[in-house]
Amino acid sequence: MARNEQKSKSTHDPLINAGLRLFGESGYDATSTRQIALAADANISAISYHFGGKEGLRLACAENVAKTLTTTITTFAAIESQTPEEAALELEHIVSALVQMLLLQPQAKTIPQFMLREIVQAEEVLDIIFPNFFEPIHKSLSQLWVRATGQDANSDAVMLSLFAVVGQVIYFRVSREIVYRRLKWDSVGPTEVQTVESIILTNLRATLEVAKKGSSQ
Amino acid sequence: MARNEQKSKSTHDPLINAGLRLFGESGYDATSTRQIALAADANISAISYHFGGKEGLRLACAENVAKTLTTTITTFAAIESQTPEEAALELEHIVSALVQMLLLQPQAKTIPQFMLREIVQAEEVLDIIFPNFFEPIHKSLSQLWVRATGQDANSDAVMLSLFAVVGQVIYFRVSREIVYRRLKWDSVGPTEVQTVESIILTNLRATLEVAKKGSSQ
DNA sequence: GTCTATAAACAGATAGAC
DNA sequence: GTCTATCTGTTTATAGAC
Repeated sequence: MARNEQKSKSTHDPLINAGLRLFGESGYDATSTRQIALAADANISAISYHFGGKEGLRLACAENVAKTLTTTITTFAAIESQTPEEAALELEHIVSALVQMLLLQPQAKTIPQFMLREIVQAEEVLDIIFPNFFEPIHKSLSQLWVRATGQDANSDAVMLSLFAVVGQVIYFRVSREIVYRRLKWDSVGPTEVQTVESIILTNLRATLEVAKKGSSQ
Repeated sequence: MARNEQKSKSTHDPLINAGLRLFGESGYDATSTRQIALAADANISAISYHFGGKEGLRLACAENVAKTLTTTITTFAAIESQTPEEAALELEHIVSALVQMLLLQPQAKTIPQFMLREIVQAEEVLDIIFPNFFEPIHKSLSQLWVRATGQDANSDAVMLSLFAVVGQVIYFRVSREIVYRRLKWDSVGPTEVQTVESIILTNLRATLEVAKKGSSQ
């Protein structure tokens, strides 16, 4: 008579997980509520019951992403105590982790996939994810960048340079079909990802160097 | 009795133009054939008649894009005759042109918008656009890059570096909502685009420098 | 909270007149 | 080549039994 033996667990969470996965794989418009209900082993009407409709499920997915990611942010702490060299190294580590997360095991990472779809779509979901994730992440990274280069904090140049670095990573994920065709890579494993990572890290170091010189002149 | 006075011009081209615009604005799945027919001032059944269906229209749009872009490629000619300095300068010009095209007048540029959607979607359309556009463009740019840096032609490093540069530009377009929120830019005019362009060109120069040193060691 | 049944609107496609 | 009319299937949403 344990509580977890009861047959009818709420379908709330399974629906969010299925929505996250299917919206990410095929896009919001190409995914039907029937597919989601089937994948979540739930009834179609459960979507309306729990979330008020398909759009409600989308927003619930976004809130789930924001909540999940907020717990990750604590990683970027104690930035003030670092030397410029440490800050540069930490930037490299973060970029490296981003590359590994986005390019390796592309099928398993539902949250990045969902986020990338919504970034391109650029609608209400950004209002949920932006203040809870992008803004704090960008602020932390900006502090690291400032620490590493000596540039003015919160200047447009710092933020844009940061976006340029992140953009390279995002692009290799979003346009991976094109990249892999051009390079004639059949499959993408750790070796290929390592090659991409080293290019991006080289660019990061080069950009940091230029930024340092620029701020010390 | 001039020929262009006849009431019934073919709806073939208007349908492609409407498809290009609407697929680009809202995505393929979110656009209905009725919307397209309305926008093209044509009958719904004209889509089946001319293209065999909605998917046929999508491919016809892709072929139209490929055809339009092929004429642009002639710009990149006579690369072999350039000095390294000229090659680097030409790369800067091309990147600059790409920034201007993608970031300025975002609502008017239907072809880039359609292409960006299809890049993310990554299906059969790429088979049409890739060999006719991306591959020749990338080959020409690779030659410029090799000329500018002295790196090995057709090495993975050259192609990936190139993708990294292009990726920054694409990212600023695809994720412009996020970038502009972070920078608190209300609208994006020539001044803002100029700022983005200078960051990207600075990165390009820094990357070229590093690549040059790497190949001469 | 979950189910069945069904409503109401919409999708893409097509037959056939002109 | 374009039109009207309609078919067939699917979509999201909901009413109501349990």
